[in-house]
Amino acid sequence: MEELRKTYNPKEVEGKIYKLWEKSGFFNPDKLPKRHKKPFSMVLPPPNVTGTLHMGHALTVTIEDIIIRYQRMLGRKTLWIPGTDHASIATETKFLKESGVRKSDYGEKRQEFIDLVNDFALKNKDAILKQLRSLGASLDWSRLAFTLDKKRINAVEEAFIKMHPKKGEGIIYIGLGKVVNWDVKNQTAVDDQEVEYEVCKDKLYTFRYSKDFPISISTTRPETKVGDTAVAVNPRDKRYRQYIGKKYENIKFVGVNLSIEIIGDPSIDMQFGTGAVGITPYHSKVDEEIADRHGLRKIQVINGVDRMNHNAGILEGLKVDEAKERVVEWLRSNELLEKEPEEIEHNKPKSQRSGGKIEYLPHRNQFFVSVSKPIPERKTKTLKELLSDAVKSGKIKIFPKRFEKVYLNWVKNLRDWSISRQIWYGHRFPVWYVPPAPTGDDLDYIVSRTKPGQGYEQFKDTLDTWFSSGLWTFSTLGWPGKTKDLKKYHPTYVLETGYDIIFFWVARMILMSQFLLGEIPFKTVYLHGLVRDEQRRKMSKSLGNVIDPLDMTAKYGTDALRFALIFNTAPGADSTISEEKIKGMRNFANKVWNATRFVLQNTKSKTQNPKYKTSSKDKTNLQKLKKLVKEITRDLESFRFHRAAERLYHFFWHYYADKVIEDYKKGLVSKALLFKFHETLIKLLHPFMPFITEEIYQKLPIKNKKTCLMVENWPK
RNA sequence: GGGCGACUAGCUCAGCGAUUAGAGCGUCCGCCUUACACGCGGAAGGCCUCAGGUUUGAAUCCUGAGUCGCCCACCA
Repeated sequence: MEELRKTYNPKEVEGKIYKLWEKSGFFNPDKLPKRHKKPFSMVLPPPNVTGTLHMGHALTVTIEDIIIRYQRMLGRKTLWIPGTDHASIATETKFLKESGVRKSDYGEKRQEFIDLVNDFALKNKDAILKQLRSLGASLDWSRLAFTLDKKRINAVEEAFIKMHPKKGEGIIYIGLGKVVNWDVKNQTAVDDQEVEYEVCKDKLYTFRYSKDFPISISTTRPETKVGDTAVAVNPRDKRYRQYIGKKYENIKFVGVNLSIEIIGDPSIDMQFGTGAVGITPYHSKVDEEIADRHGLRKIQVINGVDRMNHNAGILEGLKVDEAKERVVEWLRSNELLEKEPEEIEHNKPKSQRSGGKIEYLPHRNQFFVSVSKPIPERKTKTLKELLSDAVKSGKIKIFPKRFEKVYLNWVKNLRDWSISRQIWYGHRFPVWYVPPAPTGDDLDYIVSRTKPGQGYEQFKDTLDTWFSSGLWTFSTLGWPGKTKDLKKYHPTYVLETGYDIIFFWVARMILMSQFLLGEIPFKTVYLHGLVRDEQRRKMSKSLGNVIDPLDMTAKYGTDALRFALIFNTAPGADSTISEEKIKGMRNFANKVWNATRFVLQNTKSKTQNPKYKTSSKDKTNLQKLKKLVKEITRDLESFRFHRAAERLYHFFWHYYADKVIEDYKKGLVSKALLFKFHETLIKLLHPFMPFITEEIYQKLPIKNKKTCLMVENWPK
């Protein structure tokens, strides 16, 4: 037998071992040995093709690979599906930023532009797939998927049509003039979830529209006031009660004729400002809701390119910021300002993706998924109800449990999902119209996979990227086809992902699966936290504190990185990673390696004829080992991966190495026991440190050895 | 405004009802003891944020306070 080197060298092991696994075919459940019967399935959260993998991905892969390897060893028919996400808006934004390409140069050459983004995406995709392999992920590559490949495009179209068979039907509708969050920088609408709020100091202006207007109002956005159609007060407010119902016509405000109705609405806070709010229905979501409640007129005064439009009178053509100054000047010179502007803290909306300004404005042909329309095929329940039922009923369990509350609270406040994006890279709508472009009030369109006839053009917009990821658990299994995979592996068993995408992704998968299949997409959701640096900061390029997982695996080995990631990492809690921690785990890997050397050196010579009698210590040692197996198994069953890892680390080093091996040297324990310990520990460690344990397994003289440790029986 | 989490060794964190409270990294002393210096032996270091309560027993459960952080809603 060859001598093991003194220190473990992951470089000469990992590539070789991964090939061995791939060659075995055991990543694919169809090729697993007979004993693997009961299916166990999971999808990998498809990484965005915006770049390469970071520590967060590495943690995801580590946890999921631990789960799948454990289940495989238990004897389940394990399927873990790999894939990547086209991430339409994120990828397009990133591409524009990195390439310097200007979209405006491609006005009529949409396909050319898409090809460029595609190239960019493909390059990243290849890198990602390589990285996944190098992290040791035992994914079934034969089922590799991409959210924008042919099969998934088919699934998306099918889903859309099921949700919206034709104009006026289903749960998708076009929001004619519904206010959207408009990302001025990216020139697209985005969903509520993609809007972030930044606290900043702003000026609150208090004024009247005109000298004879009875009520003064406060606002941080005076320029929008040319679009006001009402002033709302609280009906209980004694100061204003007598005005409710009155109408003031022909108010001259910055050269615009305003017509303002005084309305009473209980949502108005009497304490804030003057207790009266100027209602701007087309440039505020809250105002829009109030306007709908009271049947108010709506006037758009700001356009999509950050300028005032033709309804803004003398402000027309001005940039929004300029218009603001102009209005303030006008108010001053007309002595309408009640007092000097106050500095207040204000939450300013901005786009999570582009970092640019969000302007609320009406959009003519924006598609929405209604979350509150009763669905006949689902016992007239609404999506909202389906979403909350899935978790409330206990069909889906979220772990850690506290996230169930977070989820349910979110569902409670959920508004319709805005799914149209004015982005080019992504899924097209199976929706057609006859040009000129649909800007009319009554838009005519046809829902169809293919061109419905002469003169039709397809909708220019693309779908929110989460629309396709929402289908992931079943689109990867062949849906809408009635495939064997779908029957066997859906619902999936565990959905493991970061808590930061519980709404974006987890909720959307539940939504899609409930609507389209009438079943849950997974039984358990396991959420992990953010991976931070040693000082608990988020890793970011601008901070320069990014630790690249591949650098670390190259330096210390994949097993060391994986162990460091899971060590001391509680479920749902943010964790930290540092080079020092990884180094420590590299040392552990080396400890495992050298214990193996010791065992091999002591077994190779006279293994045939072991004369070791069971010693007094053997019995207690065996009990200890048995207890450990029980604990590790329990930890894994209850998703306490960190505890299992910590236990294993401690047991291996401070019990097995420090006590058992030392006792063996003194002749206090038998060789059989030593070997039993080693074999068992290697198996228990395998899900966590797959490479080194597999390498060791291949070298150990074990009876009835299998092709690889990966399919060995989990110790009992 | 609503909700959630954290506060444990110098640092980062496990532990969440019961024997002298743990790990990684760091610190100090001594060792190349033929598996391992990516190591071995030893040591220092903790009123487990504070105040009440429940309990035979609390870092662990309950109540309250303080500090920090996160999420959701968005306030004109």
